[in-house]
Amino acid sequence: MIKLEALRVFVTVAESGNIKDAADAVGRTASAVSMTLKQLEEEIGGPLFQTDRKNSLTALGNLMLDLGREQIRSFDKSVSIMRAFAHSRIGSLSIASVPSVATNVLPPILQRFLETRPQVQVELFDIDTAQVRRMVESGVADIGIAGESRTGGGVEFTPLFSDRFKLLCKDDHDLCRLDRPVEWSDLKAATLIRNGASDRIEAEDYKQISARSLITVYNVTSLVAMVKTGLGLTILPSLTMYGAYEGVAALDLGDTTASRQVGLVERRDVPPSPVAAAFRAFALKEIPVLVSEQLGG
Amino acid sequence: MIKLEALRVFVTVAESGNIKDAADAVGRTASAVSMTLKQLEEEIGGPLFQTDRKNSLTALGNLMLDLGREQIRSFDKSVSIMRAFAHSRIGSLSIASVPSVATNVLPPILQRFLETRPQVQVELFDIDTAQVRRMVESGVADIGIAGESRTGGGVEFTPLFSDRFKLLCKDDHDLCRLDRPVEWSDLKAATLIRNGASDRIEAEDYKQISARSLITVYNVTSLVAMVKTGLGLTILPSLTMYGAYEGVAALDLGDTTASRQVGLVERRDVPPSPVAAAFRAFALKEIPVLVSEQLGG
DNA sequence: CACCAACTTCAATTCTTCTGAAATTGATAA
DNA sequence: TTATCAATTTCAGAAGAATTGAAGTTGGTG
Repeated sequence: MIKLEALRVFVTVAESGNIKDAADAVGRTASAVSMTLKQLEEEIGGPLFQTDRKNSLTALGNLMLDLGREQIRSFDKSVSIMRAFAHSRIGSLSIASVPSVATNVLPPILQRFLETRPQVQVELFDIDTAQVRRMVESGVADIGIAGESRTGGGVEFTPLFSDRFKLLCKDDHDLCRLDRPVEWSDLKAATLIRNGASDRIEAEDYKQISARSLITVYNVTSLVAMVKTGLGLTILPSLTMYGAYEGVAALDLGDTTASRQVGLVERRDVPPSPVAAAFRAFALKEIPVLVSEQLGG
Repeated sequence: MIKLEALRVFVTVAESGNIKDAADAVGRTASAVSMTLKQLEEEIGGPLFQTDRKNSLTALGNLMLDLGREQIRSFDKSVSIMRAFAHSRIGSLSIASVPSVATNVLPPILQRFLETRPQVQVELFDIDTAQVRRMVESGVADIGIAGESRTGGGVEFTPLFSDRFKLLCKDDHDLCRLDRPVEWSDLKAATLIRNGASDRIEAEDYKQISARSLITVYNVTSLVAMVKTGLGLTILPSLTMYGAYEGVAALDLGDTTASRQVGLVERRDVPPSPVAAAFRAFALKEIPVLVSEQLGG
């Protein structure tokens, strides 16, 4: 069977014009090169050179030089694509993330991740936790970042960081003058605007307050706008409000259990692509650090 | 270094879905296949299958399956082109021939030659001996068929057959009633029309007759038309008149030395392409047989 | 015509790949 | 969960292929 390696040797000889130089170029002795050439000629079924001085090709030799070069080029390119993919330097990465992370965490993370992978194509969806889960489960997204939800179905949850809830109110609200964390009891008389995230808080006291609420808003921008107008207060994870909004204040809560776990959502039993695996490792290492700088600092 | 053979094994395994069947398909043991796969994964830098049951590929595996298939297909095709060319089943053949051979000999020869080589592209030029030589010398034609000329320059002559000259005259001419070959002396009073071929006859007697001639015609059709009109007689190689023309007669000459050598004209020092070499061998074997059937019979 | 450099040949060696047996693994059924 | 079974992997030795260095040819050159 003809080997690509034999074609490589032949092309080198054809380009050098003699066996000695070609032998040096491929790191073999002249004798090895000579034998390879002889074998190649036998397998192809005709002479490749006009004489045994290898400086001029036969018509067959010319054809083999053209075809051989092309095969070598194409093979090497394929291999380099395979390697680049295996080492996550090329490929595509589809991320589904809750908006707070997509907005406040992912930009610098992705920038650094892509610095060494300029050929990687990224898609980023910002959607809520339930939909993140769905996108990952269906394979539309390679990896998700979302709040914790009962692990099960086809997905798996790996915690990244936890994010305490805060109270959001107008910055001239009475509660701003409190010199201590806000307790649920402080909110007895307040008008609460519910939102997608705060519904996850388990505390009974909060649930009672929440039950009285008449408004639920899922979009953060709208929510903040309503708070700013004085329509009410709301409870949101710290990260969601990171960067602060004009005219509103974010106050600590006394209930230290009021927090959400944010983590990676991945498909179970389906191994990630090299890029996804690399991003997973990168995210696991870098996101907690970044978040603790942003929130803890 | 990654080998094409390893890709072949991988593709077979990916297509079989298990190592055992793939091993049978490639004629190795399962253990050899397993080791090849392991080595391939190491060299590429990532896993190709989701588990060690080889029934589902990773993203990397899918990429390698696509690229690998394409490489294998393309390599095998290249090799088969090289082999086909080496065995003269493909390629191009440019033949330059004097018209008599091109008309009377080459059609059946080429037909039989191409019967087993339907992919070979042939070009046929019919031109005179001097130009045949020139076309072969310049490399425009791979092989020539022409009368003998001093060997030298870049070309070599190999005889194929010899072709006696005949006298061509109107079929009601007095000479037709001769019951013996025509002698040069019979032509003393005749009007001779010269042509390119007859000028090569060396006999002194002929040269004297020829010297008196006032007309020279190089085109055979025109020449025959003139003879038929009764403008004069001419001397032509037998083959040129093969098949006979209406209204004219071809008479044997007494001078048995009046003949031309027809043979192959090839470039010296430049090896023929496989197709040209095959045609050369075929022509050398078949043309003399065919011509002796046509003329000698 | 002799010389020289390039190439080829040959037998021994080295490197690679393959095999068969044994161990391990993972899925399936008890 | 454990037992079972087939597939896969591992391992060491065997077989095979490629490589080497030395000796032998060949073809071109002064």
